Amino acid sequence: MPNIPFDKAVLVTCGLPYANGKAHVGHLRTYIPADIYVRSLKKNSQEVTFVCGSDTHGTPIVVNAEELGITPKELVQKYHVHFDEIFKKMDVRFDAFGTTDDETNHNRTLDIVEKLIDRGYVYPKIIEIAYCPQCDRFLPDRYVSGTCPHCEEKARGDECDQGCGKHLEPGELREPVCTICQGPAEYKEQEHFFFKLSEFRDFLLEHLENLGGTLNARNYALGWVKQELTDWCITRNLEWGVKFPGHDDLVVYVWVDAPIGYMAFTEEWAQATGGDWEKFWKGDSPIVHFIGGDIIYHHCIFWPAMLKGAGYSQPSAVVASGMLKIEDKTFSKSRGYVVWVEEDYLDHGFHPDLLRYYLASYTSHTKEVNFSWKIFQDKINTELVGVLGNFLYRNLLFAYKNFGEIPEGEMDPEVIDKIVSTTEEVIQANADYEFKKAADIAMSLASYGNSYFQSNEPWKLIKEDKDACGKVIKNCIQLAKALILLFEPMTPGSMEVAWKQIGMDSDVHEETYEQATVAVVSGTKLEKPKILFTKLEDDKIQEMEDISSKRVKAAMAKEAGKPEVEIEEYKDEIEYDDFAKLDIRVGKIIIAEKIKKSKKLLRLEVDIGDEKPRQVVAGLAEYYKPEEMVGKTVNVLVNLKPVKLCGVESQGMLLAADAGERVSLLTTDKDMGPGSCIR
RNA sequence: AGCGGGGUGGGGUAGCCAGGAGAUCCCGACGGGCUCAUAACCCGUAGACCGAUGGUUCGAAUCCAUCCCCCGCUACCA
Repeated sequence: MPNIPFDKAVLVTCGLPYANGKAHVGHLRTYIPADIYVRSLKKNSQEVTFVCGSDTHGTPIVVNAEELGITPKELVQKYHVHFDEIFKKMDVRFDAFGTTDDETNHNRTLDIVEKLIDRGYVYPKIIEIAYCPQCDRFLPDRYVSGTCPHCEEKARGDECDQGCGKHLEPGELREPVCTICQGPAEYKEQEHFFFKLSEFRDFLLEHLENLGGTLNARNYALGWVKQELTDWCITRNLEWGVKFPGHDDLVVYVWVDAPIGYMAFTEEWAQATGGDWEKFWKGDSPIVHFIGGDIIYHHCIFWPAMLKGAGYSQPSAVVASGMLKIEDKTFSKSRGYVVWVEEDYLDHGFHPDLLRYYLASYTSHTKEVNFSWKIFQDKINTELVGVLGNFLYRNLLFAYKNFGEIPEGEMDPEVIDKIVSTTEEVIQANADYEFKKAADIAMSLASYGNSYFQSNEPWKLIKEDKDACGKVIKNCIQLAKALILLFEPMTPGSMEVAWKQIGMDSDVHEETYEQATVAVVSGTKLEKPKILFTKLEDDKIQEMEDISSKRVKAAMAKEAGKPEVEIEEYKDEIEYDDFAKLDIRVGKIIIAEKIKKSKKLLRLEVDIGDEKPRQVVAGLAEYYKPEEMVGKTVNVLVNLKPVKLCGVESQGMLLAADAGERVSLLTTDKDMGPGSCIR
């Protein structure tokens, strides 16, 4: 794939936000780098079209709308407007932002599905679909749970998520239960339609070999294709969505019409601007998809196969971003580890540029990024304020006070060289999707500016040799000009202001990197500069951390407060003798360690009063760390027949209260010596 | 278990594919300087035997083998 610049116009897309909830910082992890990429390409005189839109279909939206007592359309509209506003406020500027419920997308989806049918890539098959008589609804994917036929564990409709991890075909799950009303579900035979994904294996292997973008996307997809490809069921029993041709009771699966949105939004852009959408989707102009790391499968396998099958061009690159952590904890709305863009960030008066800079410069694009208010404060204060902001301000204020205009002076060749090499490196880094690298390189020019200013001591020169001082300042203003251009993709709002401060009256967003070495004009009047980036005070950061921790506590309380798990049915009545058969004793844990190769198992040695401690294997690794178990007093069922688990013999069983997500070891109320019996 | 990604000074990173002299850069710590600037900026110092072990090599963070640990694929995720 040609690089910097592409030799043709390029289409950049972002993974579609699902119109079923608010925007959080995790979303921005994909959209902001994409916007930076697009702005950087434009600065490099590259013709770019940047499209996105809301993903509006699928069962979760239907269910959520029902709960709220509104129509799916109303729900979707609400969040569509929300995301549109958020993106504008964060200065993520799409050339088109539509919805997958737009007529354009319905039409394009039908076009593609019909082409796939015509070409023999779609076939019908009777399958058994779970159906809930109470809800009067078919239960796709996650909306049915039951027992895994392979391992007997509790499992979801499409996958045995807690047990063996196997993918489940519709109808395989035993004892299906509706996850919406918790009532029993039944199976009904239904005709559904499948896409012959398996026929695209060779195509995909070749396609992926040539796919640009980040390595994480390609490697992940190759791993899948090399294993096996099963045909995809592309229809669902729903009212809401794109109707499957000739079957009014079916809609196409949301993952069919969602990526087609990329095409539809390109068409909408073309209609609005007179542009040409076919050069991307039928021609060879490159298409670059920015997505979150969780939807690589769809973009690298299903989507190109569909496009190939229907006779359209395939993407040139897939750029998959790493996931986000909040305060070093895995992102989780229900556990409170979430930062909402609007209420937690913008509404507190933070400038969008700060978050843009943080997300772009924290770590490489494919790695996990940790959002922490403390680190946020640190990066902003030391880098944006201390290095870049301070250089621009000290320099422009000095120029304003002492000259009132851009002074006369020769350009220092070293300064020009530095600008040229930095610009080239930034362009290359952005083209490689290395946004942190680009940020660091750009920041190093600001650092160079500070050194240049410092070592030339213009504050001394101004008293001794005003001309020499003028030369230094003019060079510094040249550096400022280059910096503004280099930082515009990352911090567009602030750089727009800075551009005015150096006396430029053009639109900085439309300027190219070539302007960086075009000499600033001596005699240009300068206004008194204002500070661009102000320090984030400790109080403010503390306030934000308090909000976060309150939310986490509230979430924990909520989780603990409600019984959470369904109350299990009472077991049959027993005689005392039955109970007496159980030999339960107090024990003290002496050694605890994880069993390698196992996720859940711990190997324990428990003192139960005998000479030698007993070895017990417990499935508690997900709830307790080995070190926190050592020394605990526990209850052990000691006459259970020994069994080998993962090759380690277990001579007993620890008793614990089990509420699904939460598990608690049983201990004794008073300090009891090991060996005491429990009755 | 399998597949994929990763383990580099206190934290975060570069280098690894195409092995070579003192292992990069940022933050933090310490010392100094300067005072135009938002207690900012500049200069300097300390700190890692590059996850473990073994191997290939004149030479390995870089290549090979084995092992350990973390993360993702399995959630409300972009």
